[in-house]
Amino acid sequence: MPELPEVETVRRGLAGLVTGRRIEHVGVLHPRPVRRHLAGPDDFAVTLTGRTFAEPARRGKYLWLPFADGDALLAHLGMSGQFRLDAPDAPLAPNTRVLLDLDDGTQLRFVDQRMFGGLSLSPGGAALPAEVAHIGRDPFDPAFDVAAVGRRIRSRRTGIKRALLDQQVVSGIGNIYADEALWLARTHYARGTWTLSAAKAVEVLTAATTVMRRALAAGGTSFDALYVDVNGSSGYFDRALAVYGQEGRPCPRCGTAIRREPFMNRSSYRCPRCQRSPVATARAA
DNA sequence: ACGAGCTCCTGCTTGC
DNA sequence: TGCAAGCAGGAGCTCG
Repeated sequence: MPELPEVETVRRGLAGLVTGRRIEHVGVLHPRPVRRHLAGPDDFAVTLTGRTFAEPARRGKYLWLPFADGDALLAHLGMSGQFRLDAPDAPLAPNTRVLLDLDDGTQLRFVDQRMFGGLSLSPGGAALPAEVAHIGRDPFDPAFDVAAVGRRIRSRRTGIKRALLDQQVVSGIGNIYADEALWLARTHYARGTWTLSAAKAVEVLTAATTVMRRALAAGGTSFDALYVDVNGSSGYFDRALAVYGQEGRPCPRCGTAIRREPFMNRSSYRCPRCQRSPVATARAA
């Protein structure tokens, strides 16, 4: 599942491959991934053709490929989105949704099994697409203010994991890195945000930054074929996960068996010893 | 305004 | 064996 480190890995891959390239032809194989382009798939194809890519940018899990004319191709990988660069005559991977033929004879392909992600044209979005402006800065942003975000978290009446997953508070963190960060900071997912000290709030955010920086260095996390970089390679960070997906395995810190618990209709993984149930728990968290 | 829950999607895994 | 339910979950949306 692509979170910030995976999206940044993809961005870096695209930067070296599409920057300066002109789109010669666009093929939309499935309408859903371009659903946010309200004028429809045909218009999407026509309006992109002839444009030239500048260097790809990212905030949180959003990725966009600016055009030299000031617009941008906005992309979100959702749960299973991938960008692949292939020869036009290479066999299509399953679930290939959009094809962009580039002027150097390569073909940029958007592949997405579950189609939670998608592509759209963002008018004037080269610097920061309007569709992205509502989310908070991510921890890799030079202007990220950890103390200010910590204050905002403490002002809430919710559980810490919900706050970490709220992209308007801090972007880029998904279920995997939320669990890893909370383990690193020895904090239970349901701990009430208002009960955190200023230092603890910063500690949790710093932990999230740390685990994502490590994951980025490893080329991202992958459990299966759903996340790959532009060359089709998986990352290696799954070998370094302390708790996520590790139910029954020993906590790397104390050896206690990791527990999986239902949370937000999904799963949370924690060490029952390092991350004790909080005295103050957010209601329904 | 804020917090919480629902929904969209496909394909692999699990259970009867 | 076959079918259905369970599970994976980002983010826009609705509702209280």
